[in-house]
Amino acid sequence: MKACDELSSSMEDYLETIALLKKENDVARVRDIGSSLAVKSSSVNAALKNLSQKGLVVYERYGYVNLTTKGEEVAAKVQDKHDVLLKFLTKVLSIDNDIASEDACKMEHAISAETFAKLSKFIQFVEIGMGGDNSAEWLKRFNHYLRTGKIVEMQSTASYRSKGR
Amino acid sequence: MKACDELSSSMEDYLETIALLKKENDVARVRDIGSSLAVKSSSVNAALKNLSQKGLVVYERYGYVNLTTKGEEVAAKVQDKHDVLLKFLTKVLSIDNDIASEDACKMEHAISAETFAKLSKFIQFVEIGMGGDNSAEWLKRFNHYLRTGKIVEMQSTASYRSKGR
DNA sequence: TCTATTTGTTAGACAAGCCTAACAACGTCC
DNA sequence: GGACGTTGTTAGGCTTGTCTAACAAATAGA
Repeated sequence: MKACDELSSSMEDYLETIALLKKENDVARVRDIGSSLAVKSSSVNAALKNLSQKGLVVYERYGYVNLTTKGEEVAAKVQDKHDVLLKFLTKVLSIDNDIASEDACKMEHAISAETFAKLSKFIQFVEIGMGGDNSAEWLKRFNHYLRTGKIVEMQSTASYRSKGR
Repeated sequence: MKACDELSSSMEDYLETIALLKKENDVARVRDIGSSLAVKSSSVNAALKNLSQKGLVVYERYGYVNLTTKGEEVAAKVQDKHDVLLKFLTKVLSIDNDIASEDACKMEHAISAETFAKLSKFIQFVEIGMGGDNSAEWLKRFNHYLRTGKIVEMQSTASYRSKGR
């Protein structure tokens, strides 16, 4: 139950990228991992050696890169953190996708399981609220505050404007 | 206007700690910086050399450590990020102070100016809402959702319970 | 099939940030 | 004012994660 691995951000990034490439292209190759992460193939090689020793990837010379079950779990966890952070930044804080993505990439290595769990709940709460009734009225009020700097008591107007997306 | 310094998290931590020690003790000494950050004095020395070269601290052998104006600005920025993240984690997400502090320490190096600004607005929005009227009703609803997993249409009950602090 | 291009591997260097261990300055207390 | 404990400094080493450059394997084209 306890994730006592203490993986570095870099290694988490490698796992995440491998998982992503496998999802997109069915296979992950050294070169593609490198270009995704903007590092040289030799760095990828060193990382794969590291991750193999930790039992997170399966790799043999000149072959494709694969994740072990454990590796997949770690990758999924990182991706989940990324996703929830991205949602929070874009949907709640209304941050542009580019900046939000960048920040999510860095923050995903910094948040605890606890914060991830609570933030997930928060996003669920927001998304449920956006399902039609007025329980996420506050989000609209926040966006109004963001734009104008003024707090208003927007009494649930009947006319919704599905802003953006 | 543009912060093109690209300071490492470690160096940001040093600046933040120096500012904190100065605020608490009026002076910052090598040894105290080291124990605050759980690193050895020799590491502090190396960091001070680095930060001096960058024009962020003023330090002469065997003396006290001081921040330059620029150094103070950077430290303040980091502290501001820390504070707003801590507030978000504790007040909005209801995360325990210990975990929230740890996370804030890591996240403070990961968020952009943009995210800091929006999150600050969000916290303002929440705090204004908590000032007495029911505009932060949603936060109470979220906390209810956190506890019970159920969404309710808590129609602004007159009886507030100022839960914890 | 042979050769050219692409892809992968290895060795060796380097920077950041930490450490230990030995040494130097400081301050204090008889 | 000298000896000692504390604090600061320096040298040198280690780890992580990156790079370049040279080499090796694989693949594709003619």
